[in-house]
Amino acid sequence: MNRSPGRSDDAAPGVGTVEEVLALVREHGGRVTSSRRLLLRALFDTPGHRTAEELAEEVQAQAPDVHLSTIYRNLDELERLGVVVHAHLGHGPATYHLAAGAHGHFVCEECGAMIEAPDELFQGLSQTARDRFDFEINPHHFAVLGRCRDCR
Amino acid sequence: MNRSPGRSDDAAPGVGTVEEVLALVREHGGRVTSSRRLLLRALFDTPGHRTAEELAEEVQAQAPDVHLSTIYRNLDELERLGVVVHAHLGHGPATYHLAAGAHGHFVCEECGAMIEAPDELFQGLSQTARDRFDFEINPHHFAVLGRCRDCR
DNA sequence: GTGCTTGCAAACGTTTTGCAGACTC
DNA sequence: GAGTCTGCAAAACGTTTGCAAGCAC
Repeated sequence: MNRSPGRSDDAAPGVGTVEEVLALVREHGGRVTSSRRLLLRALFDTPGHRTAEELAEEVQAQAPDVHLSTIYRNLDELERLGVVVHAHLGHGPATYHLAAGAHGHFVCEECGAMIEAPDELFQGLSQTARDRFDFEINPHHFAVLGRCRDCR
Repeated sequence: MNRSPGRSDDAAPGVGTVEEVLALVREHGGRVTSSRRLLLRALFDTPGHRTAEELAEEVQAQAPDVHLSTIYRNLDELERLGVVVHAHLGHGPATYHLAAGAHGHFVCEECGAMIEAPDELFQGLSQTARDRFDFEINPHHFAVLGRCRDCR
């Protein structure tokens, strides 16, 4: 396991723009490249959940030669820096979004509909897990499956 | 999506033993084969969470020719019959166990430690999701990640 | 004998990796 | 110039599928 080794402080402050993130990258010994900038622009411009493949398509609209593996490598690094997080919403590919807007997810196992769940919803569970097991939950990573209104 | 099409009633009664499950299989037009019986024995004998590969190894200890794909196909059918469920506890392979003992999971993202979470822990969240979104959660499928006592 | 089930090999979708060349600083 | 980053191809991983032979009923 140990999927977030060496990650820096959560939701690092001062990373509200593409250029601020690039400055952070530089601070950590990274280079500022055009694929990195384009990926960040895609992430900042539309704040939804997107798979690596979808992000690659957006980047490739500007720079067709950027390879999917570059997208994965850059997402990895941005995750290590605490700028991006990924979540699993179902059995398909992971989805990525800015760490700043992190939240839980309810996903219908019937139709795939997704509801963004504000963190407060998890406060009770969070408290109980802490009290009973000394366990600090992070409700963002895996979706909570179930049935939505329409599929019940 | 729609990962559980045509699944019969949850936690079907009278499937507390290998032979009872095999009777159920037969009722649904399935055949009783030795690989099926061995897989069920593995599932009933040790009630932990195991991956398809681990179950295959256990079955192969008795019948070396049983192929991993047979394990997957049988697990699939048993899941359709409501006898088995699978859960995702991390980034690796899915784990399978008997549906009768279904429960939620807390998994440490640092060390991988897993805590079985009784359903009552999710009652609050369950209620809120129903009230706010008309969403009926199934807290068993994806683990809730976080940090365990030792890794905090 | 019907038709479900199996072993095998091959494919799948997602993600990771090794490498040599290209780039940033 | 040192060291990071890239494109590409190939591999890795867990899982699914097509097929012809084999088995349960």
